[in-house]
Amino acid sequence: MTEVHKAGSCRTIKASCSDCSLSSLCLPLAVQAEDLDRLDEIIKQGQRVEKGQHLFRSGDEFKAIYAVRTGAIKTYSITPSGEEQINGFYLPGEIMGMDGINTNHHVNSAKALESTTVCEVPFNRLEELTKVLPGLQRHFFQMMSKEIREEQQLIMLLAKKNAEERIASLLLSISTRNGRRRLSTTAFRLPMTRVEIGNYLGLAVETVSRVLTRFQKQGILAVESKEVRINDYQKLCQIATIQEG
Amino acid sequence: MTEVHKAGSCRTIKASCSDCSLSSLCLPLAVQAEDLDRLDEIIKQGQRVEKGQHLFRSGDEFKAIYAVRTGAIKTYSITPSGEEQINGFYLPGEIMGMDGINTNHHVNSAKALESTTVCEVPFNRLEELTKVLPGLQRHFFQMMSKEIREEQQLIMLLAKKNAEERIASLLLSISTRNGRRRLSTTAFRLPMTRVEIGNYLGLAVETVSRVLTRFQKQGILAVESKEVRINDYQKLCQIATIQEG
DNA sequence: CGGATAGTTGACGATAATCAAGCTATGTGG
DNA sequence: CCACATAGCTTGATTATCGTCAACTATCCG
Repeated sequence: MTEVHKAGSCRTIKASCSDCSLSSLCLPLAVQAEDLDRLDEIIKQGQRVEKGQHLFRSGDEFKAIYAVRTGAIKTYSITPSGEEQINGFYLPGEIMGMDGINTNHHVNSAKALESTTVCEVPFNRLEELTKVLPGLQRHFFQMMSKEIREEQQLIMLLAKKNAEERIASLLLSISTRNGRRRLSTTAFRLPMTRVEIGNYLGLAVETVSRVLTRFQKQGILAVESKEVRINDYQKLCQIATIQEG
Repeated sequence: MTEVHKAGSCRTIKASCSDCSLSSLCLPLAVQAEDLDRLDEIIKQGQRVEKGQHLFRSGDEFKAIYAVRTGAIKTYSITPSGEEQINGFYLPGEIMGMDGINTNHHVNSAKALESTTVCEVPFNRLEELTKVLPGLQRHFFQMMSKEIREEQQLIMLLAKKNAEERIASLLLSISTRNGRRRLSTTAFRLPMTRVEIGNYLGLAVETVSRVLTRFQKQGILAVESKEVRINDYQKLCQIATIQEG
């Protein structure tokens, strides 16, 4: 608690979750301050994953879950016809890698979209800890159920929404998640490519591109390659949810 | 084990999971035979839900998870624009109602597609039991992670597959799940309407109808209202997975 | 500097949605 | 038990959205 690590720097490998700026979003939120040490003991902090590298691959033994510290990760699986299907983007403070509890092997692969650091939490030790720390087991259930609900949002989006609604929804999702980290909700850098956006949203790249320029022409967005500025937040919300109903 | 209940009848309210023909698919599979009694103690068996009635509604307090005994259940949520979005069909032997662990309130609603019986498992008592029965907690994680993976299948289907592939996939899914219950994999009755199929698969009713008749004309299926016979299982698999790649 | 990767834009076509009409079960009340 | 209403399903005609193909530009990186 009274360590000398610099809290601000990304470079220093953190020795304690209590120093981490993301503690209010991450696993620690389920744990009493006095139990944080026990969480610290099992967590391996500050693992680096370079852009384009895998954190794990489909088929790998399931050993740990991961908390993103900096950067961004995509998870994807391969469809029967050999294509990639992205099923999630993970930003700092978000927990990932829970697929594979079922079979003890990861079903998805996880790849860094940019240089990324993660904290690794060995699952069997976490599982033991849940038996001692009452809040943790429930929190863990909650994380999984959150995962399920987020996927249901995506299902809804894919089943019901058109291209404009899908893209508006994704932008707003990223905006909200940035807000949780006290970053700007209106100006940010997309960590993923247009191809990845299209893949995730079930759209062709060309459609993604066209919708973004359309939004730009309408004054809703200002897009400069991966930098996005939301100029008309209201309008974007409108498009994301109702569109024509 | 040596009870006098008639195993075949749907009417009799079962006093024990060990008598249930679905025990090899359901919660009991995680529990040693000698611990089954403890599971029995907390489970409320043979709750009836009539066709069209709700098992729970979005917003209801989350108290229990449910195992379908007979019949079929759909779970759905309401989109921002007020439409229904079906996100799962549950057949006998399948566990449902795990949404809502997160918030303590159900996010989805669950409605019977036909007259249905379910076993109710109070969640707080199940949670206690997981602490005593080692296999159960892991099994529970596994069920949730299975849920996640099934949703990912649906996401893939919605993002990448065309109408024919989607419908072929759904038919094969139902076929497989019937197989698990030792029912015919090639001839069965669909518990849901065409509208519900379309809703689930992100297609208009008309498209569902057209694809089914197309399959029929090609000799892949014989469809008689809700009764389906798969005549060319191979072909259907082909359509479901590759289609053109 | 040059090759590769990422992104944009236009033309065209295909797939599936929408609109409209008719048909077929299912079930209810007379 | 039949008639009628309703919900469920099918089919056709038309339209719109989005995907595909293609060419071109911008950006990144060794």
